[in-house]
Amino acid sequence: MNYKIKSRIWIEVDDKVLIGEGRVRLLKAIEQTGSLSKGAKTLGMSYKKAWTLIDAINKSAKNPVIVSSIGGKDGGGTRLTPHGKALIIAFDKINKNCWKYLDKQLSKVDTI
Amino acid sequence: MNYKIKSRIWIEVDDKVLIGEGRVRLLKAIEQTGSLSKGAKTLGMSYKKAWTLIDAINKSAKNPVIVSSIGGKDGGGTRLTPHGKALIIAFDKINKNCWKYLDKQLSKVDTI
DNA sequence: AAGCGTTATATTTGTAAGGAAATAACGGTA
DNA sequence: TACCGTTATTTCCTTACAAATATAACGCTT
Repeated sequence: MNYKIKSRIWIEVDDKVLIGEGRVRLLKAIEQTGSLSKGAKTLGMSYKKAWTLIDAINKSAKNPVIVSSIGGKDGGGTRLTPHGKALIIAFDKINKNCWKYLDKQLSKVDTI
Repeated sequence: MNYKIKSRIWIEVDDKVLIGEGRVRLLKAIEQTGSLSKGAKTLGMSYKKAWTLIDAINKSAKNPVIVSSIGGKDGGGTRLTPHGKALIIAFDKINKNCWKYLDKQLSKVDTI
């Protein structure tokens, strides 16, 4: 069987998307680079798209996920809050569990 | 908490999408109406989009999911094979299980 | 042979999402 | 004060996707 089951999961707050796979990837890149523009570049994503995603996160999150600073020594930067770090860890855990669960579910099916 | 976890799952064969939520909806509509054009209409979907989806299913499936006939008494029609019916039932079951599983996973998280 | 309601397919048109680029604002540094 | 690298935001342009339209083929019915 070359059957594969795939999934996309995301968490919504008040019917607005808070976090999903793409946003987690971006947040991780920001965490590693300390900057939104650099994080976007490492993902091959335009700054505007990255900024739009971050803006959406900020508008959905009740507790701040990132803190940004403009100007200063290095021009500024964006960093994850402890809450933001916890969020991506929690999401990743659920996501990986979901993959495992779905693989198990698919393996139970024989009539495909 | 107004946190909701959502998902989209699909099954691929040889890296081509075989079945997903949208295709299942279409197949169910076809099952009920006996026709691709009528099924599309009940979903508010253009015939072309529906046909494209069915075409993709046919190109992915190793065993036929639907059988179509052109011309004849009622102009023709499209029907699900027993295999097609089993497929949507299996998919629906996995999908619902996934929803339940994810809700349970989310409820375990407190640090959001 | 003409008509009907389908499936099947190509062509055109419209729309919305994404990329590129320009600009402003900011706060350190030299 | 001028400069630098960043965040923040607008405007324009292109491109990919969706919708609408048109046309052909088919086989039964009349």
